[in-house]
Amino acid sequence: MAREPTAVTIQDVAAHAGVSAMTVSRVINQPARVAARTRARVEQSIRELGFVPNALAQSLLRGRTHTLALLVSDISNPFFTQVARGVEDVAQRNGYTVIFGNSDESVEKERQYIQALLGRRIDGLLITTSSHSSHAMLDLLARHEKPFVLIDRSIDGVQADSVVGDSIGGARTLTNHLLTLGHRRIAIIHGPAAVPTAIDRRRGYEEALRAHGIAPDPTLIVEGNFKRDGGYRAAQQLLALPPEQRPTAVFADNNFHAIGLIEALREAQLRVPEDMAVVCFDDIELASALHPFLTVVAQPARTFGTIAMQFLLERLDGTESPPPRKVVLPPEFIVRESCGAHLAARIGATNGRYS
Amino acid sequence: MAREPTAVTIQDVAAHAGVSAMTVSRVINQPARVAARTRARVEQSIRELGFVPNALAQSLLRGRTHTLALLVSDISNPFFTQVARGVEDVAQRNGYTVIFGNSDESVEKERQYIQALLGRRIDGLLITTSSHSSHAMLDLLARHEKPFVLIDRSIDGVQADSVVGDSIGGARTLTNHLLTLGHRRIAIIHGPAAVPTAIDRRRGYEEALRAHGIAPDPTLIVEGNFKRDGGYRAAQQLLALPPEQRPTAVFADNNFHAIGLIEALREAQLRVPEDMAVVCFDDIELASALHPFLTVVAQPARTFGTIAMQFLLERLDGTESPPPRKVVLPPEFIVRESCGAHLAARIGATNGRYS
DNA sequence: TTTGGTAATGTTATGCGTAACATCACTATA
DNA sequence: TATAGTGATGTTACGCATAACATTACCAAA
Repeated sequence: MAREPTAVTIQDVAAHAGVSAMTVSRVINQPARVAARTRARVEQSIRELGFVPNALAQSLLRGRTHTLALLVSDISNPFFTQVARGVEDVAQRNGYTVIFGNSDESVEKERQYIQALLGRRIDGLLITTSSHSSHAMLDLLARHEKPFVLIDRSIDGVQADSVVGDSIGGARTLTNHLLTLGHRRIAIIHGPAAVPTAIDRRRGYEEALRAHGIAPDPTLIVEGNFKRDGGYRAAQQLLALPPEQRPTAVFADNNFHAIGLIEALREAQLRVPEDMAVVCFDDIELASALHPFLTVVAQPARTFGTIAMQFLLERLDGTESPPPRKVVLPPEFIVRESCGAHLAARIGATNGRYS
Repeated sequence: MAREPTAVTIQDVAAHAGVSAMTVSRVINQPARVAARTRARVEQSIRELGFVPNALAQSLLRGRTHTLALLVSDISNPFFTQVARGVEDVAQRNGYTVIFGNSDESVEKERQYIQALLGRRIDGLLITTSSHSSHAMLDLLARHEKPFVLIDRSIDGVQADSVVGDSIGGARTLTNHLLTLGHRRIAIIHGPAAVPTAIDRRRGYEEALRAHGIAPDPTLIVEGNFKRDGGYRAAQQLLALPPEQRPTAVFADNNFHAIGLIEALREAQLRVPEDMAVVCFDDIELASALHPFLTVVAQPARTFGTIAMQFLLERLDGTESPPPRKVVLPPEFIVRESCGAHLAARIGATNGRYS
């Protein structure tokens, strides 16, 4: 056999303590069923040899690995970081180990990961699907009877628990806010059309406009990629419009888009909110702690993670399998400076600039 | 046996394709050694049944799990988030899966994690030790012949590769900068005395002061916990000093401390940098992108992760085991607003306020 | 003293895939 | 034609821990 790191096995402990492997196993798993003095001896041997039971062998036998996975598009996005933190927390408390993976919004990477994870016989999965087309993958999971929970992005027709935010509502809130401040030419930088949250946020934006009797203007609707560079390029596109067609406010549909947007505005020497109002979906907590600036709808990211983990644990532990549950967590609307509300309040809500 | 999710095994595939299990195994691992038409038939069966080889069994046999772990104090700290990103990237490209864990700066949690990871027979570990006392744990790893790499915090006398930043140098740079701007009463909020980086940053701070003929003042040296609340409380402690004893500048030895500090200053209605200059170790990239404000020494966090992973892979792949390597990555000094340099420049470097 | 019961411990088989060895069919060589 | 060689495939044993069953020792009840 091609083994190299000759680890200490239960047999070694058994030999050392002068008992059978089974007795050692009992000491570990059902101590009460071993005579006190034998148990003491075995425990001594375990300590001396530094024996750690091989979870691979246990898992092979029991069909449970106590390992889960969290697959997100980008762990360095603070939203997902917080989700991860929540997930890890609950997992750790329940004796589960979590494998993390980045899909980079690529269906292919996602597929590879799931394949690898199935091989490792994870007990379940938490996933932020990269797009509609993840449907096939989720079927694969279902086929292998692996419970999974959708986080942030749910997909119609998929039989699984999901924890999402109210993207439509949040987008409507932000857009309404801008409308209330008098803006009429409001742009949106939205994520890839294949991503449910991007679609919903755009929908909320359009709904709010229409409710105010404004027809959405295609030139003000720009697609990004949920990353900084996408927000930056989208912003440049908006700034390249002839002055009279330019927006007076922009709604960035995620945090990275907002950052790219702000960077582009700064380069163009435009002031926020004086020259351009900005609102954003998702708070950047640390940035806001340092400098409360962006007006946002903030999502309870960590809670996304903890609730999703709870759901998953219930599926794993419970013998029953209730129908799929869907939790929609409402975002918190936080008015800060970037929308210009404080200026508007100071100079009157309906001054010329906004009319 | 207590198995529930009856997964498809190699035997099932073998039966389906009318060959032995061994042949299926060959199709997967050494396709060239199987006749083309047999191979085609087996591949067909694999696809039809959705067979995914059980990595647990493979690992049990080969003694390699192709699983690594990254143990940090807090994955929601953007520094570690970036490290994680770098680690995951390299791991993914090399066919490794990464388990992430938070130790919360607790030696006990760290111990528990390592125990669990050893049980899972991870091939190696990347770790940001929570303190000196992690020594025993690292011995445990060594005893189990698991290679590990220390990230961000190295410990004297431990035989392992490490990737760290130049904490002393970075701290010296920041402190010198404040001194050059004319500050004489400079405070430091440093991390737990058990953490190497905290010690080094304090050392660099004190060295810089002494080099300018200033004796470190104990009342200006406050210990935090590397978290926001620690920075906040430390700041309050500094602000509670009688006016003439108060610092005119504060050096926060990590990003979270800086945030807590700024929050406390804002609550006290003190302006930064006019009323209090602030510099900080570690950049908060997203915050700075949004609003370039904090003067910092920024560390190439992601590179920490990629280099550490490279080291680990070399230990895993290579038959040779070179002596421990230590990489010290220099931080980048970025002057922005919080130190007041732009004001000093405008009103002259040695005006009354700073003298 | 015999018998049934229980506590303590051991033996065997199993999970799943593969290394090592074995077998079989067929071809090239002498 | 006999033999060695090669390719294709099968059989057995093993990694490690444990469920299920077996055995042993000992005690209480009859």
